[in-house]
Amino acid sequence: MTHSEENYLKAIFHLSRQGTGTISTNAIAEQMDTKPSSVTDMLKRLSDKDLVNYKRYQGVSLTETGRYSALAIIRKHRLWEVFLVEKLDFTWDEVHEIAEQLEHINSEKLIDRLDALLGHPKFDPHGDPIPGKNGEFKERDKELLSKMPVGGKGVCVGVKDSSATFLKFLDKNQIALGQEIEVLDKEEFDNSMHIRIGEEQLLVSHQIASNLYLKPSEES
Amino acid sequence: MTHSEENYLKAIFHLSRQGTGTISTNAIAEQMDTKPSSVTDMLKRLSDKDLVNYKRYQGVSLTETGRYSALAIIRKHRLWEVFLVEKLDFTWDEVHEIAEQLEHINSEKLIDRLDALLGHPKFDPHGDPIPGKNGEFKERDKELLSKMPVGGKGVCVGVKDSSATFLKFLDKNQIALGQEIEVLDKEEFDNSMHIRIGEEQLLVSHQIASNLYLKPSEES
DNA sequence: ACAAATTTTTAGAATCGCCTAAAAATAATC
DNA sequence: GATTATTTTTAGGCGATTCTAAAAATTTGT
Ligand SMILES: [Mn+2]
Ligand SMILES: [Mn+2]
Ligand SMILES: [Mn+2]
Ligand SMILES: [Mn+2]
Repeated sequence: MTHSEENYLKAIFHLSRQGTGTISTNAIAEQMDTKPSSVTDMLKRLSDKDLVNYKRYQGVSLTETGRYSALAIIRKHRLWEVFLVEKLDFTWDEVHEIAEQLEHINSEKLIDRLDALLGHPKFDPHGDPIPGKNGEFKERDKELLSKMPVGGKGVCVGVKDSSATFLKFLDKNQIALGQEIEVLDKEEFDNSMHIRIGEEQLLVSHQIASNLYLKPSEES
Repeated sequence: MTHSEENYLKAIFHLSRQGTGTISTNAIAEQMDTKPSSVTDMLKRLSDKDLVNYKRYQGVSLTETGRYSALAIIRKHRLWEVFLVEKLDFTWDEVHEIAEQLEHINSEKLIDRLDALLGHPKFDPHGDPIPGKNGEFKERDKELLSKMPVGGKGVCVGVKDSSATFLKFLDKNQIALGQEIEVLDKEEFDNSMHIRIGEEQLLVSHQIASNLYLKPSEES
């Protein structure tokens, strides 16, 4: 498989996991910052290789092999991200671009050994789950901060948007995975939220709140 | 720069370091297992980018930038080889192919951090020197086993042929970097050599002897 | 120095991945 | 249900990289 094919599979996989049903050509084009006609070309190629189910005008979905391949690439991407943070002291906002390259390195043995070196991590630096060798993975129990009620508490376990700008903003405000966060109040006007992060207080916009995942604490 | 361009630069660099003067189209084609016409095409492209000095029918050589780029790739290749052996327990016969992929990963920060993680190694698992950040590197003081006199002693510091078959042969006969080797006798008939490796004795063909580098011991 | 052998380049074509512009199919609107 | 609007595909083309076959330049051998 070529790098490009792998990138398409990954994009289709990610689009599948939000918004049900079949994936549109335009959605893929937007996700990959390319033109719809290029997507159509590639879908034909992927279909020829039985990596996607594609009939023209009918949208596309991954076949079993396609899904398996996508998961293998995502596994590599996330393991490399862990490696970069844990072993090479990169910050979580720096790793994605490098992992975009490293995810295409082709060696089963390499990735298994890397997995072992890192202690078989279950989540990457952004809180996303790392699929196992056989493609199995479970999403963590989590909820968007924006959906938490006033008075709700939880531990930060992931980000939805993992762009560098968002991650740097979080760093600046001491928000990191593992931090406890409590919803103190919610502004009706714009849905911004007053939250407590450890000892600090902060007012965050709805957009921010809807990109932060918490593991809600048990409410006894 | 594309992967292909990088591979050509590397090939030209390696050819330059053995056999003086300018490099022929055919030599590159053979080294890269491709056709001479493809080489000509690429030489034009590399020439347009000022990475090589090329005039048709006149052979080719690297420009200053071309040489610098080649050394950067070789630096990456060899650092990754060290990483694979030191951190992921690969054997020296397994690392080259994976490094052929990893050498194209593009991130200065990554390679600097990797270099630091490994303790700034000076040589790769095959005894080849690792160029520094600025392309500086010095070949180690070494001599082919085949050129050593009877009675000569030395420590194995590198291999010329680093193919998996040769490396596995060496493993099988307990020959590794750091091993002391002594030339006990030489057969006039085929130039094969009786050598001592640690406690063991072995008869090696001329071909083997001419692919093993020793650092000769001081003869006081 | 001339003919033959070898090396190197050109010409032309294929594949991959992308693009633009136009056509076709589908979805939305009145 | 006919007309728009949108989505998707096709047609045709471009750059990169490779190939085969043929032509051109260089080298070798007598
Ligand atoms: Mn990422
Ligand atoms: Mn991630
Ligand atoms: Mn190597
Ligand atoms: Mn090596």
